[in-house]
Order: sequence, then structure tokens, then C-alpha cells
Amino acid sequence: MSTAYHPEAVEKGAQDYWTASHCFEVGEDTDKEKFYCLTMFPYPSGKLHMGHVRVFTISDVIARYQRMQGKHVLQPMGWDAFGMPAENAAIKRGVPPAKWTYDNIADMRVQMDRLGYAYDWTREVTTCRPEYYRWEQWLFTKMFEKGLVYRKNSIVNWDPVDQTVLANEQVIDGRGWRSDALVERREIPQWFMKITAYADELLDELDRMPGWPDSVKTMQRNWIGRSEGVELSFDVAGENEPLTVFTTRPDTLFGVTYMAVAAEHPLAEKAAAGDPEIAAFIGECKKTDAAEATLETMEKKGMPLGIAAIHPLTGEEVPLWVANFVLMSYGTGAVMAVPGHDERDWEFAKKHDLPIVQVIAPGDGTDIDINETVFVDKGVLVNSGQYDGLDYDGAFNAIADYFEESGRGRRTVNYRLRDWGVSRQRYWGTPIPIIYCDTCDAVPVPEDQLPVVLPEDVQFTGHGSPLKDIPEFINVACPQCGKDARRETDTFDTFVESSWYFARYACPDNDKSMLDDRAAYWTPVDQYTGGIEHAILHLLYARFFQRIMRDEGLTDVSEPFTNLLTQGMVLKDGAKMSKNKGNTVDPQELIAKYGADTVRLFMMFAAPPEQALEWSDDGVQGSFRFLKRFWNAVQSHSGDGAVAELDPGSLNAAQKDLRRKTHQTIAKIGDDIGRRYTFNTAIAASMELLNAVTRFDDASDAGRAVKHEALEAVVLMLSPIVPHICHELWAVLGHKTALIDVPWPQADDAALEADLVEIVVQVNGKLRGRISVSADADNDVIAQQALADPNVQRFVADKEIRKTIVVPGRLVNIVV
RNA sequence: GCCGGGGUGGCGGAACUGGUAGACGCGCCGGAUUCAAAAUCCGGUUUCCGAAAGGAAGUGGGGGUUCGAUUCCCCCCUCCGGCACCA
Repeated sequence: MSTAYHPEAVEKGAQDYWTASHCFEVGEDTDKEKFYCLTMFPYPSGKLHMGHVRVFTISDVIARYQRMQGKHVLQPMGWDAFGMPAENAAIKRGVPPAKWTYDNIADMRVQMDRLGYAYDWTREVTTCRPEYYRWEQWLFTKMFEKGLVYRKNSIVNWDPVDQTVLANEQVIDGRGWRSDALVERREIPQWFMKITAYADELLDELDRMPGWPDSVKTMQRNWIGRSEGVELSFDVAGENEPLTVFTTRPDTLFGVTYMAVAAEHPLAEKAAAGDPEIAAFIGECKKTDAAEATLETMEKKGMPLGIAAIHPLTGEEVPLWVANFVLMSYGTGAVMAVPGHDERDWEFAKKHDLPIVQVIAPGDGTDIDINETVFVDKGVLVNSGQYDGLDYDGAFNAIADYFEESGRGRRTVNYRLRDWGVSRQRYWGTPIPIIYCDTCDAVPVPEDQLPVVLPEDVQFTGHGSPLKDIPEFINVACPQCGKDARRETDTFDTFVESSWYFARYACPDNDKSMLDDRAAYWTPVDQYTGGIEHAILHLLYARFFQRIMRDEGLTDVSEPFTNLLTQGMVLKDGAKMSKNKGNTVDPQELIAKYGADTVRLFMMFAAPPEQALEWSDDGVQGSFRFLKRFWNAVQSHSGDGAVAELDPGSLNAAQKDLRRKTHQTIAKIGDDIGRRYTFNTAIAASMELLNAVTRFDDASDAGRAVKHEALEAVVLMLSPIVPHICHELWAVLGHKTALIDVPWPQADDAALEADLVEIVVQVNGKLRGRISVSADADNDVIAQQALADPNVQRFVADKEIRKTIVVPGRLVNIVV
């Protein structure tokens, strides 16, 4: 057999072995501890990109490591198969979205297998298949029965030229991506899921999720945005209905000098009816896309409505404005403005010459000029009548009490989180299982008529959903009264599919129920890995859906993902690699040139997983070179013949040193992979150990035994990262058992002990020397020896030593 | 605009709990091997001063705490991600 490293042959050999032995196909019948290792499933865009390779490899390394720890590991894979790109491809190339999607899945599956991932393909889940989406249709009807879904008008981006709803991504600088027409906000009826009913639980549980990164938990907390405040009503001159607003700062109530409502607010519409100028302004406000980032960054504009609200405490008239920064979908669509103590209100008041009144003074008694700078901190009330002198809490309670007693307001909790709008005016998605009847209104499709199957063989024009052109799909009998009725043609947001797929992997073949006992065995997911871009939406929706399934009696689990690893983006030229931007790198070419192991190694070595990884074409070569060195080192050692048994008690100093290095490395890599997930430093440590082995020139029996132990350790510890070459080299080292069934190595504490340690000596915090002391030397001895160092003496000389700090095993700092 | 995360040699990164800044790799320079090249192997490589020993400076910028700060605190700059219809 040739001893040169040929990756294709090595990789095919290992993969054939894994396939033939079915070693990654797992059942539930075992005494071993289970470990469910999952990566966010891909959208089948056509080809794997580097972001996929990164996330799949991270997860595969963890799965293989946990298997070596003796766990019963499930690592499944599937496809987030509904989505907009399939429709775009259909418009562009005339291929039906279904065919395009299934072809892509087939192609990507081949690419994944070439990378050697340890997947249980018997559990593959594809979300565009009726066997999958029927259960989310079913769950939606259950939610309907419980009142957890409802229909209401909501704003979409409307392209007035193409006469179609646009996704935010399809709006470029406020214009439709195809038509280039200015996008408008338009209200249409849509279905919503009541995620706000779970807001408190989703928020509170974050405190009990130690396996999630703090950054993600903080983002979710801020996204839910629970705030305690007061809802209070202002009478409006000439109106019967009061105007209700929410505020977290009732202490600033005396500082209200104007109020603002959204363009869609009934009071604004009423004023517009009698004033063309206002009507024009409101029309202008609606000529913008619906993204929050757009609203928050655009110029703040407003116009007086000529309507006065009555201040509930002073009885004074307060002018009512319509403003483009107030959102109808937030709270009540109206805000009270306190320009003295709110940044945005202050700027708006300055611009429109509205009065600014100071009603809060700094707690430390400092004088401020409210016309010069806004004061947003909490403090002591002034200019606030009977409430003067109260602090924030005192004023909050006194004013809240007053409103509650007078029946004009109440303490309440407000959330930034809004209910989840799940309707999409698109074809390639799960049909929303609703039938509209003139008599019975919206009726959920009964269980025995599920699934509502999406027709796959359609003419796709790009002008509206093709479902609207299929009478057999639309025209149905009302399930309640039997009269002629119409089927809903909107489909679900694709985030609905990705909110529960992790549970379905446990029982993808069940056609009687959504989940079963196998889900009880495998869930929750022990390790979930995916992109940081999903920190809020996907991960919050999945947490919500898990609770919906729990409350439906399908599972006892509340939190779907015990440990979360959010890997950074793969960037190129400073931006996320994406097809849209055209800055992708094809992994396929690299695999063809260097093999899967080199690609896996480079991805894991280039950066720690949570950091963004700026792609560079250089460096892959280095990983390949390392694998060749690794291969050659094992082959040449093995070629020297059989190895005697290692006797740790009879080693010389050099042999002991290498053995110490081996066991230090075992301890370090176990920690790096098992606890820290810093695969880059684990690889660096393997390289160091291999370098030490290469330098170690000792052909004695004991020497070869120590070397053998080191090489075995490297092969075992690199095997989660570069499994193919390690599979082969394990056999080369003389083993009959396949590497996949071998446990992780253990560090021998006795081998770690050293006689001498090096200690750094500083004078006034600056490095001045190094000393070697026995490992058990006490602090006085170390300090004496440090002082004796000639270079240290130069800096201490005859100066008075004020302090000596000894950090055992590390350093001595002499302060003069 | 708001929320979250980054910024360390020519480059990717390391330094885990406040204790040797630059591990490991890339690149580059020098050498060996070769008719030559590729490949491989050996040595060097933060900057400045110095023949060396050694010294000075240095982790985006400014300030602070400390015997000691890449690490903790305050202010600022800049890049990346998310902002509810991209997935």
C-alpha cells in the first residue's frame, strides 16, 4: 500500500465503512445517556456555501466528541424547504418551485455526504411535504379553537405597479425591486398567533437557561421589552371617546405640551376628511416601507390636526399632532409628548416651536436649562402642582393611584413584543387551513380534511399567488354549513415550519400524530448550533411553539434547546456571504482539490465558532500541509515496526517530557472541545503535540512507546474534526476496532507532574528575568531566588523594596 | 435610530479567573535538498535602538482603578449582525 496521503481514497474508505455499518442511525432502545445534537436546517438554495460548511462542521465535531464520551448521539438533518427563492427561480427560469426545491435538495445531499457528516438520514425532514406540514396545519386549527390565533388588519409593503405585496428584502431604498415604484404601506387582513400571551413566560424562563449565551438572552429580553407603566386617558375636545396613551414616565405628566397620533389613527383620518393639507400629509406618511429601521431613521415629520386634548390634571388644552414616527401597531397608536424629558420629543418640539417645560429636576440639585439640553434621567418633580418634591417612585405611585381611583387610567404592563403575523401572500408555503364562508365567517379545516395539500404543478407568473387561479383549490363547501365557500390562499410564514422541526426529527414517519414517545425520549435538543442572525426571531418563535405543543399535551418540554451555540457569519469582503451579494465561495472546488478533511480543518481552525470569520483563500493550503505531515508522521512511525508496551515508571527525562506534553494536551483539548467549544485552540494544541513528536528523536523501545501514545492521542482527539484521515490512521496504528467506536482518551495525572517550574520576575510590573524553581518551593524561597537574578538586581540595586508579590507557579513582582 | 457583538504583528488568530502580549497557522526572509522548479525539511520574523546582552514603545482613540490592565470602569471612533415579509 502506498503511504502518500490521498484524501479521496481515504475519505471514501471511511464513508463506506460508516454507511455499511449504519453507525449513525440511532434508535431509542439503549441504557446510554442520550445526546441530541442539532444544527439549524438549511434552506435548499441549490449549493452548499461556506456558512453551511461552518455550522454543520461545528455540530458534527460536537456530535462525534459526545459519541466518544459514551453518549447515544442523534444528529439528524432536513430541509427548510418553503420560501421565496423558489418562487424567484420559478419566475426567472420557468421551473415549478417544487421541482426546483427537490432538485436542490438532491444536489445538496450529495455535497453534505461528501463532507462526511455523522447524520441519521433515516429521519430526514422536508418541510414542503404534506406529511410534514399537515401537522402544523392541524396545530393551527387547535390554536384557533383555543383563541390563540386571530385575524386583524395589518400593514404590508405594497408595490402599486406590480400590484403585489413585497417582502422587506424586496424593498430597496423605499422602492420595489422589480418595478422601482415607491412602495406604500397598505392594510390587509392577516392571521396572527398570540405570542404575547406567552410573553412573561418566555421572558422569565431566560433567567433559568444557563446553556444559552448571555448576548442572545439579552437580545430576547430587550425584544420582548416588558415595561411597567400607566395607561391614561386624555379627553379630546369635541369627541366622546377619550385618547388613551401608555407611558412608563407618569412622573413627567405635567410636562406634556403636545400629543401625537399615527397616520392611520381614526382621529387623524377624521381631521384629514376636512382638510386636504392634512390628507396630503397622511398620504405622504404612508409612502414608506414598513421596516422599523426605516421609520426610526427617517426624518421626524408631523402636522397639527387642529384638535385639542384636555390635560387630565391641569385641564389645559394640549394640541394634537399627527406624526410619521408614531406607529399604529404599537400600543394605542398615540403618544403623549414630554419634550423636556424625552430626546425625540425634545427635538420635535425644537423643530416645530412647541413649548418645552421642565418638570423633573436632577436629584443632586444641579440647575439645568431645559431649552438647551433635554434631561431624561429620573429625578425630583418640579412645576407639577401637588406632586412637587416627589421622586420617581413616589410620583409614579401617587399619579397612578389618582388615575385608578378616578377611573381614568390603570397601572399596566406593556410589551414591545407584538403578536406574530403568520400570513404571507405567497404560493410556495404551507396553505393556511381556513375556509371563508359568507354565513359562518372563517372556519378552520376539520381534522379529517387535513392536510390542505399545496398543488405542486402550477403555472407561475409572479403576479400574485397562482393558487388564486386554481378553482379546484379555492372553491370548497363550508365545513360547518355546507354552502359554497372559498379557501384561504395565503400561506404561512416559513418561520412556522422551522418552529417545530426539531421535535419532528424524533418521529418523522408518524402519520397518526404530530409527536410521540420517541419525541419524549429525544427532546429537548441538548446542543443547538446555528447562525447568530437567528438570535431573536427563529429562536423566539421556536420557544413559543414548544409551549404551544406542550399546552396541547404533545410534550412535557417547555424549552426546546438546552444549550445554544451561535456561530458567527462567514464574511467575504466584510459582508455576510450570500447569493444576493454574489460574494460566495464554493466549498465544492476546495473539496475536490484538498478533500473534505482539509476543508473541515480549515473552517474550524480559522476562528473560534462564535466569531465572524472573514474568508480568505490563503490558509487552506496550510491545513492540507498539516494533514500531510500528520499522515507522514504516523505512517513512518508505524513503518518502524511493532511497539513495546509503555512502562511509565522507567522513562528518562526527555521521554517524561513528551509524555507530560501528551497528557497536558489531552487535558487541554478535552476542555477546549467539551467545555469551551474553542476548536481553533484544540487544533493548535494538536499541532504543538505533533511538532513535539516530530522533534522527538528516540528509537529506543521506551521512546517509541511514548511516541506511539502521543500519536494515538492526536489521532483520537482530531477525529471529531478530521474523521476520515483519523479513521485510516487508527488502523495504521495497528487497531482492529474502528475509530468510531473508540472512547475519548483520558489524561494521566501522574504524567502531568513536573519537578521544576519557570517563574517570571517583574520589577515594578516590568518583566526583568526568569527563574526556574522546584514545583513545591515556598514563597520566601521563590522571592529570594528572584531577587538574586542578575538582571533583576540591576533594576532593584540599592533601592528600598516596598512590596513583593508572589503568584505561585506564575510570577514574582518586586515593587521598589 | 434602537438592541447585541467585535477592533491585538503584513494576515487569521492565542493569552480561559487582573499576572510572561503575539501560542498555532498563513505570508515573508535566509538556508538545505534539486541541473532547475514544485514539494519537503531546518532557522528567523511586533516595531524602534543595539554587534550582542539588553532597553524603549506597543492590544481602535482618550481618561481612570491597580504592585500589575488585551482583560475591570467612564467617554469616544469604527466595523459586523438583528430590527418583526430574506432565511
